[in-house]
Amino acid sequence: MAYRETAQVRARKDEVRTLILEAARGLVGQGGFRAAQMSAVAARAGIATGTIYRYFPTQSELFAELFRGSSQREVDAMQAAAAAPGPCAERLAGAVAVFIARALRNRRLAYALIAEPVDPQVEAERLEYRRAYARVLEKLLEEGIAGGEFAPQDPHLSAAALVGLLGETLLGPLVKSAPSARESAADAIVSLCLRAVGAR
Amino acid sequence: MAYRETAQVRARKDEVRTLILEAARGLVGQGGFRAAQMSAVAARAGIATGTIYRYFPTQSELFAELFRGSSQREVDAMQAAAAAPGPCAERLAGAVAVFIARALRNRRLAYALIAEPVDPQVEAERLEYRRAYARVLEKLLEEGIAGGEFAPQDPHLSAAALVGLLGETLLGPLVKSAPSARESAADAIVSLCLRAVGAR
DNA sequence: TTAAACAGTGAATCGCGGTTCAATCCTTAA
DNA sequence: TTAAGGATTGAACCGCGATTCACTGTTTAA
Repeated sequence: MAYRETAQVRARKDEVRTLILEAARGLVGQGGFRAAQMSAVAARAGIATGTIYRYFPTQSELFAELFRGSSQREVDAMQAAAAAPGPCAERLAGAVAVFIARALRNRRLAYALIAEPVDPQVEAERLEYRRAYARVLEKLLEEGIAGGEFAPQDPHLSAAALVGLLGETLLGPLVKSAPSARESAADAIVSLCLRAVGAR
Repeated sequence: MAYRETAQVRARKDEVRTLILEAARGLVGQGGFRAAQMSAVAARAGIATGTIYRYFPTQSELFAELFRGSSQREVDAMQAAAAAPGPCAERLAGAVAVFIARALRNRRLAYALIAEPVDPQVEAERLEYRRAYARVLEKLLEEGIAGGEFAPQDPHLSAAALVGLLGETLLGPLVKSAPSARESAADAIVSLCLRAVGAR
C-alpha cells in the first residue's frame, strides 16, 4: 500500500468535477445541450476529453446531473416565493412571476430545461422536475382551495395545467414579444393563472 | 423516346408513396418516431430501404410530411368544433373536448405529435402546428372577448396558454389517471380553460 | 528513493442508423 | 421484339460524436 487518496487530492478532484459541470452549464446556457459535446466541454474546462469520463460515466449522466442542479435552483426559487406570507392568490402570483422573471433572464437555458429535445435519460429528469414545479403549485392550490380562496378543483391536475401554461407562453409568445412588452405580457400570464384556478 | 410515365405507373407510384406514409404512421402510432427507422418503415411497407429514397429525399422529409398530415387532421377536427353554432364559451368547451378525446384515442400518437423529442426539422413542423391550434383558439377568443363572453385579454397569449395547458394535462395527469376517471378529468380540464379565459 | 496506485491524455475506435449505388428487374414506345 | 428509361433492391458505406485505452505524469506511504 503506497498510495491512498488524501484530502488534497480529494479537493482537487472536487474542483475538476465542478469545473466540468460549470463548463457544461456554460455551453448549455449559450447553445443548449446540443452545443455541449464532450470535446467542447473538455476544451472549455481546459482538460482532455477522456478526463470527463473519470468523473461521469456517460454524457447522459453529466447532463442529468447538470439538469438536476439547474432545475433545482428554479424549483427552490419558486418554492421560496410560494412560501411567502400572505394570501394564497398573492403567493401564486409571486411564484409565477418568479418563474417568468428567471426564465427571461436566461432564455437559452430556459429553453434547454423546458423544451429542447434531449435523450431519454435527460427527458426523464425533465419530467421529474416538471412534477417538482407542479408539486410546489399543488400545495399552494390545496391550501387556497381549503381556505376558499380558489375554486374547488383537482389541485394535481390544475398544478400540471399551470406548468404547461407557463412553459408554452414563455417559449411561445413571451420570448417573441418586444422587450418593452414583456412586463405587461408577464402580468397577463399571471392573470391567466389566477383566473384558471378561480382566484377571487 | 421509348419510355414515358403512364397513368398506370403514376397510380402505382402514388400507391407506394401512400404505402410508405402509412407504414411510417403505423410505426409512429405504436412506438413513436424513434420506432420508425427507415429499415423498419421499409419492412412494414414491404419494400426495400432504398426505395423510400425514391419518394422522400430524407427521413426528416418523410417525418415532416407525416407530421403535417396527422396534425392537420387534429387541427381540422378542432376547427370544426370551434366553428359550431352557439355561444363562444360552449364552442371553446367543445373544441377543447374534441382535442382531449382524440388525443386519448391514440395516446402514443398524441405523445409523438406533442412532446416526443424529434430532430429540428420536425420540431419546426411541431411549432407550426402548435401555432395552428393556437390560431383556432385565438379566433374564438377574439370573438368571445368582443362579445363580452370572455374577459378582456390578449387572445394571442391566451391561446398559446391554452395549448400549453392542454398538452401538459393530457400527457401528464390525464393519461396516468384510471380510465374510469378520465371523463371527469376531461371535464376538469375544460373547466380550467373556461375559467382561464374568464368565461362568464 | 522507490514502486504502487491512481489521474490525465487525446488519438483511435466504435456503434448506429441514415444514405448511397451498382446490379437487376420492369415498363413503354417504336 | 427490342432497347431506352426508369424503378427496385439491399448490402456496403459513411459521418458523427460518444467512448475507450495504452501511455505518460503525479501522488503517496514505506
